[in-house]
Amino acid sequence: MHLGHLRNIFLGHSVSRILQSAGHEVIKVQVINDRGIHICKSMVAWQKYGKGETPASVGVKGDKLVGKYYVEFDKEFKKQVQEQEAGGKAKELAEKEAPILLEAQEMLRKWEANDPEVRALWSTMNGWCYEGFDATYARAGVDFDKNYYESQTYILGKADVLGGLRKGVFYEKDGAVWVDNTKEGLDEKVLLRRDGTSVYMTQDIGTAIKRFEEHPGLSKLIYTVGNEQDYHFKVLFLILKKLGFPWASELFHLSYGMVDLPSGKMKSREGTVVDADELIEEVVSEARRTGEELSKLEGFSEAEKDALYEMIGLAALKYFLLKVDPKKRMLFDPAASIDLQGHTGPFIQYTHARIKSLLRKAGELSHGAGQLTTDNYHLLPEERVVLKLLHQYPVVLHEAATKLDPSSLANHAYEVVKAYNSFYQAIPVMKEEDAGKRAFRLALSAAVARQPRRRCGAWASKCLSGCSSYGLRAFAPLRPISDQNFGQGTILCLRFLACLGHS
RNA sequence: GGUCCCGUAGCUCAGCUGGAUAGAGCACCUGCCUUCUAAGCAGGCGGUCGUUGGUUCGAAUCCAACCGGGAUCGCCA
Repeated sequence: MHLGHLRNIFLGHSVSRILQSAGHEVIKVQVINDRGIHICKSMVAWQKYGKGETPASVGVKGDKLVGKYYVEFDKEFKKQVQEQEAGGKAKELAEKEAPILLEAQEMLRKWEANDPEVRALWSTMNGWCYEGFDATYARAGVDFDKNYYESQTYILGKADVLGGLRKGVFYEKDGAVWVDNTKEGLDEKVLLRRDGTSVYMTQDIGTAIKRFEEHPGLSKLIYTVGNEQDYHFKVLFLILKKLGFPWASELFHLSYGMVDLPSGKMKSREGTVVDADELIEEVVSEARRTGEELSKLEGFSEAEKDALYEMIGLAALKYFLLKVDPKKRMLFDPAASIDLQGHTGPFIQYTHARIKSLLRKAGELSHGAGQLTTDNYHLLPEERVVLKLLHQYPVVLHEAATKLDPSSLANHAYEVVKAYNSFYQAIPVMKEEDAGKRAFRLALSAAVARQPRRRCGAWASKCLSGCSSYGLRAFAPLRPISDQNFGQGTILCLRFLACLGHS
């Protein structure tokens, strides 16, 4: 797994949470691409150079070990191509006829023929991958309700395509089944090969149909897949529409941009990727380093400290990836990704911790018990800014849910917290003599701390209505968080390209 | 070449359903910890919003063309 996958899973998971917050039921599913030539490449390389290595025997995470042999394969492949080219062969031909590639193709044929030995190796190595994934998911705090495996779903869709052929939606040419999308400004596309086998599109047609059969109330199906597949989904959605499925208009491709490195593009094949586990480790270490430097944690056990650093590190990473508009490609800056200051996740956590500490102390002194008197209370500018931002929260949440864009919510959280810090620095809370003001400030603090978790827009709204005589009437009216956009259930689908990923 | 996406401070990004002096963070400079956590706060430096036209009382925001970057156009996934 690499950085690109992290953007994928964090995005998908975040959107699922946002939709839930907005009142939708969400089913999170994942498609694991567990078959195909890329798996076979790893298998071949492992057979040749693996010397029986297992994750346990070398102490390497399963998915990483399999990924290592994917890189090994590519190395050997390139070497062979070079040798053949030196022998006077054309590059194209050399690439087609590299012995190791032929072996992988043979392996794929055997897999499809259910060769017991190949299948056994395949299961074993896939098992390694899944163990590795599970470990990373657990650490990253993401989960799925269901996994789909392409080894099982790739058969789907054939009957649907043939049905479409009978209905005249598709046509036959050279023995293959095609769809003609030229009227819609797209191209013609093969849906079933001449030999009757499926292509990538076929199974996506099948799985989409299957999902709506399995979940009849489904109102939306969201595919979280990188923008290199924009065209694919455009075609897929159009095909399903042509097949006459009324839900075809509810399909949505949550397309996100690639993550680039300062050194250029990441390529799994060449091993030039930022490894997800290593990155997590690094940012957690950074949290530890900084934490120990500041030494604010005396009285914490080692286990508590570890848990804290883990939380901080992951927050840094998640926020780093989620604060950017999903559809934009982003540049990965290694230093900025582990930064804990400024516009970061830990900044927000820090403010949260500050408030909790404040509230704890207030509780001990029972300072929060005062009567909230907002009607005749002149808000200070610092308080007003915070309140105003809190009040916007429902609108921002609604917007994030509608646009399926966590970045707007992430940026809003930052604005709130930033405004709160200004307030906190400038205005005393506990030292305030007036019980009503003190209670208000504590309640304001509590609302800020609550904001990332619950809705506090209503609270802010109530305060503001009490304060309307102080020029706060100009706020935009709240739009209701309605379900009309989504209805009952939403399936969020992340396409995960096995452990090897796409280059 | 067709289609789609992107172009805002040195760097990374907000703002883009049109509205007042274009905002943050990082970096750099100056202040602030005997007072609720300084992972913080206040201030400074820094931008002809890719270019040129158009629509409009008004454009970073809408439209067109162009320039620059990227993706995609397989009986691959």
